Amino acid sequence: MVKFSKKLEYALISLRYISNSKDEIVRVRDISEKLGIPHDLLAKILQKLKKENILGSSQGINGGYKLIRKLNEIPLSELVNIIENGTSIVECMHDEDNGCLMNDNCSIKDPLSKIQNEFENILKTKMVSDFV
Amino acid sequence: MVKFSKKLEYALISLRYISNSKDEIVRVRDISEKLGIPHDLLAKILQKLKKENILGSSQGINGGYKLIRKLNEIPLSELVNIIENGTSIVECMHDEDNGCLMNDNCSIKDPLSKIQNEFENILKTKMVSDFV
DNA sequence: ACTAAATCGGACTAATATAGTCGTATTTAA
DNA sequence: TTAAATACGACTATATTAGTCCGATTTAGT
Repeated sequence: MVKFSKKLEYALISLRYISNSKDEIVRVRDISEKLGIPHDLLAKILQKLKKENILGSSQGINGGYKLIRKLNEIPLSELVNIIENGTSIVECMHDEDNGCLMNDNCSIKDPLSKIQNEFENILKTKMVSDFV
Repeated sequence: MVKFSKKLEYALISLRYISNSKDEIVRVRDISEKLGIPHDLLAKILQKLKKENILGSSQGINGGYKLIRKLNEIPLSELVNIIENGTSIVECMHDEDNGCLMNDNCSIKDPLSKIQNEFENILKTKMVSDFV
């Protein structure tokens, strides 16, 4: 099946939430409760976004997250790459041929990689701000 | 993760194989051995393709499968719909809102459905024959 | 009529990926 | 010192995908 993960949806609506809380620091707990997302799961998602410099964080009792990049400058493809692991539609395209029986006479690889490219282009043209 | 299933790959290269054996009836066993696909798994895939009138079959000891539709008239989207269950990228788009907490104020649904459409259009324009 | 070998079809198991939880360390304002 | 927040890794649970097994039916050949 071809679909996005829950985590990506969580990331999107969380970024939206944070973006709406202009400049104020937002706690995981706030988002979790308001949007009904499991706290610990969300925490890890936001930590990833922090690591990739989409969010900034402050620790300690009054800590939380805030946006440090503009949502209209973050392509969806970037978010997908952060949250999921790459955007590749077929196995043989993201890691070194782990035992593809075909190799040279694999006729489907080329056209599939074309689809891959077109798909990635879609993701590149959409900005996270489109989802706010 | 966003990716196609092994079954879809199997279906594609099998259709290619059958297409190359012009008019001759092909047994599951042939394809299975030549392409290294598990026999029983492949059998079920071909049965599905038969049910959807992409392949024709004859039973009995000399039985097997043959193409009954032209590969250049079968869009990839059709194959995806047959093999996987639908093409939808996000949950809430293929079955009735099974408890989406957002509903009316879900801002991400619209833009995601746009991506969904663009993605489907890609799949519609690719024909299975492109993979042969 | 019997047999071998094929499709048919459903139930079952195994492997993998996704979703979610838990525990513990560290930070920091009051 | 404490309460409440992030940080982080290990763990469990659930869902999806991949693959297996078994028995039924069909059919050509002997």
